[in-house]
Amino acid sequence: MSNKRYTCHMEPHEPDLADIPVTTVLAALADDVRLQIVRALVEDGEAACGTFDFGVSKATRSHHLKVLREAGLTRTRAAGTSRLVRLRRDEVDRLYPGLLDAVLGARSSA
Amino acid sequence: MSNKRYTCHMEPHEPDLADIPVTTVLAALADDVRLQIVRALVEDGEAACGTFDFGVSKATRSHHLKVLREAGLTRTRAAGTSRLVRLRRDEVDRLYPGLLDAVLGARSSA
DNA sequence: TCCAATGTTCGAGTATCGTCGAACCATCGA
DNA sequence: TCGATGGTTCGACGATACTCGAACATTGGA
Repeated sequence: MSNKRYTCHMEPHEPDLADIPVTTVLAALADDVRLQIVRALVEDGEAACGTFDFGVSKATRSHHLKVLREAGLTRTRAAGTSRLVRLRRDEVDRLYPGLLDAVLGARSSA
Repeated sequence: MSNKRYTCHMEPHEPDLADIPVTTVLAALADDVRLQIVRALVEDGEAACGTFDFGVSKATRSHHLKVLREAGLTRTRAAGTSRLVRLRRDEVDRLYPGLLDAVLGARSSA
């Protein structure tokens, strides 16, 4: 592995979804905050990190966005001082057809 | 809550899937051993607990079956000295259409 | 050049999870 | 009645996960 520090605004690590174990993808979706982020992304298309305010600190929010990104679910690009996040919907749908719809359309409680 | 001990072969707790948070269902599926169990259930229909031998102790196996059951994904019935487990496929498919297909059909690595 | 705004990283605390051996319970057959 | 078989529960352990405040990095504007 590289011993180069992963400094702040480097190109974030965005793996190919096909290289991610299914369990990792499911685990990434198995959290309330992250699910709210995903819902917001479906709704708004692309959004700056700061727009996701779900009652957690910005450190925690950053952590959740990292989990989603490293699970191959989102992509991030820099835009000024912000970073814009968007869902990799097409890739997810191709690899796991129906998954997002099933999860997001869930009319179960909570 | 009841203070009655949940002794061994009582009727197991099998909640209505609609009462389970999505995150709980996803978390239940986000484990390799449990996913193997689900795959085996899809394959074999109904199977005794003991038939799931995925390199874990029987205590661990029992734990995983409990997680699946309490997530509303499986149903268990006693049969002699064994307990037969089966997937609640129809209910899962009705509440999360496409979820199981997407997860099980995953042609991603691992 | 300095400051404010936006995120990320670090370190630490707490909680939850996966795992096991040991002890236990329930059922069936000898 | 006793033992063997099949599962469950308990208690403990180590590993992960979620959370936060604090410190840092990057960008853009005053």
